[in-house]
Amino acid sequence: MNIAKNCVSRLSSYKNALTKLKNLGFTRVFSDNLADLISVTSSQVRKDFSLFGISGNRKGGYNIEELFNQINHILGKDIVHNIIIVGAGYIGKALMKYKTFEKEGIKIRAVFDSDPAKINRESSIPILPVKELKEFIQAQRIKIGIITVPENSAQLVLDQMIDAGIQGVLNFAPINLKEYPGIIINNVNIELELENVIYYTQTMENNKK
Amino acid sequence: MNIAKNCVSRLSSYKNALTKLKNLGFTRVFSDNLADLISVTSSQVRKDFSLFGISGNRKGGYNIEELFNQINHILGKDIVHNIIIVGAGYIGKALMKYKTFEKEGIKIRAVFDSDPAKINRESSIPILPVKELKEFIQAQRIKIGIITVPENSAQLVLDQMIDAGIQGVLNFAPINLKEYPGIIINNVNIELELENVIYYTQTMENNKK
DNA sequence: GATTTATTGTGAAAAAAATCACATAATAAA
DNA sequence: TTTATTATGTGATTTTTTTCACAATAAATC
Ligand SMILES: NC(=O)c1ccc[n+]([C@@H]2O[C@H](COP(=O)([O-])OP(=O)(O)OC[C@H]3O[C@@H](n4cnc5c(N)ncnc54)[C@H](O)[C@@H]3O)[C@@H](O)[C@H]2O)c1
Ligand SMILES: NC(=O)c1ccc[n+]([C@@H]2O[C@H](COP(=O)([O-])OP(=O)(O)OC[C@H]3O[C@@H](n4cnc5c(N)ncnc54)[C@H](O)[C@@H]3O)[C@@H](O)[C@H]2O)c1
Repeated sequence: MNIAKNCVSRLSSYKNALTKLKNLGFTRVFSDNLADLISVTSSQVRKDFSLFGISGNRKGGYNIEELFNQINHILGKDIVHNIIIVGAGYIGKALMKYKTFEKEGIKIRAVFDSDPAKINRESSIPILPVKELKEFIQAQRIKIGIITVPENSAQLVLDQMIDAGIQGVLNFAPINLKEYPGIIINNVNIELELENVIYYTQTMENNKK
Repeated sequence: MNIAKNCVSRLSSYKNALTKLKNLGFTRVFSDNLADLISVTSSQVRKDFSLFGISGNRKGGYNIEELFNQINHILGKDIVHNIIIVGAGYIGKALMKYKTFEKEGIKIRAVFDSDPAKINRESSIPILPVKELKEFIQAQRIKIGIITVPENSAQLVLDQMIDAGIQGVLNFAPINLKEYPGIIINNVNIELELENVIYYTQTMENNKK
């Protein structure tokens, strides 16, 4: 069964919506409600669940607690994930300081940088020299890494990560990294997303005229 | 003609690839080369161009300079875009300090925050009280805004932006903002992207077994 | 206990996106 | 000048994704 990326993203969104419903004290939810909460159709919700073998009660909707646990299990959120970041710049620091990751079972174990001035072994999340990257990844059995170095260092950093055994990467550098078999690379390209907004904003303006 | 979001994203990627080719001194490029550079097929490249009415020379490929200008025009990158950011936290600061935006014709005119301690009118990009948001947007005719406030303030900030006349928004808060007619909202959900990596990494591991 | 009502679950249908494949045209070679 | 070669441009086809539509069924009402 090959699941489309969109579908996995929607699972994350359902999970998010369920967290909110849970906090509000709800116990049951219908495909309609979830659909509204994440702006999709209710058949999309049911189709997604059906793909992952998730089922509810006809007439009764879905038990939030149960649904939440099932989705979390599918997304692998029932275990803590240890990750590392390479690049202790602005984005790297933002990620490091983001409290929600910890709550969501995402634990940043270390940040690496090539600039000696950035090293700080005493920090609650240590900032280490990138030379120690491989050793750390292997010793701590880290599987997932985030790249927040400038564009021209990103491929080098990826190669080092893969060499050390990393299997999944989230990359913030605006560059098309080389693909490796069996390795997941997902890109966050902020400038591209902003250019999308610019494009549609001007398109919409032109349509009005 | 309604253009899919993926298609616009690819345009941005082509533009990026073309910048690099230009810097390397190339003057012509084939659909095959561009395809390799952004990991798509060559017919995808030609289909995309055909959608936007971009054409090259049979046998001769595309003139890089010309192609670059055409794509930039479509993306609206032949004019400078003035934008504002609301939320001078970690992500807001990262965006503020990102030099590439300026080079790409994206000019951050001000950042707004509700925390008095963050205000700094002397900074090269001023950090202003969010109370001044509407006045600034209207006086400066700002059309595009970025939301980098916490989740629970994001809808409020969006409402204020729309009220002031903003037409396109890039939102970093992990929340499904209410849709407004004629307003473009594009979301960057970093945690969701990381969860995607986690999902596919574990799926790939399971497949190996 | 029968009947009505509401919601799921899922094949079938429709829509959207990507790929194929080849006629067409520009260039290079003979 | 003719022929061979090599890319483009796009209609047709395939694949993927989403939506439709309704039978199945659980709960509520009568
Ligand atoms: N800041 C933004 O808003 C923004 C926007 C769009 C894209 N990006 C992209 O995100 C990435 C990070 O951006 P940033 O603003 O945080 O950059 P930054 O310059 O603030 O930080 C980069 C860090 O990487 C470190 N580094 C450089 N080479 C390294 C190497 N080989 N090994 C280890 N560390 C190395 C540097 O010392 C620095 O600390 C960049 O690729 C950038 O293009 C950032
Ligand atoms: N930092 C990360 O790595 C990260 C990761 C995933 C998602 N996000 C999301 O991005 C957004 C920004 O994250 P951050 O880490 O930069 O947050 P942050 O807490 O560092 O900064 C938020 C800023 O917004 C300001 N603010 C709050 N309410 C406001 C209001 N009503 N008007 C104006 N300003 C207001 C605060 O004073 C603060 O300066 C959040 O929604 C967060 O969930 C961040």
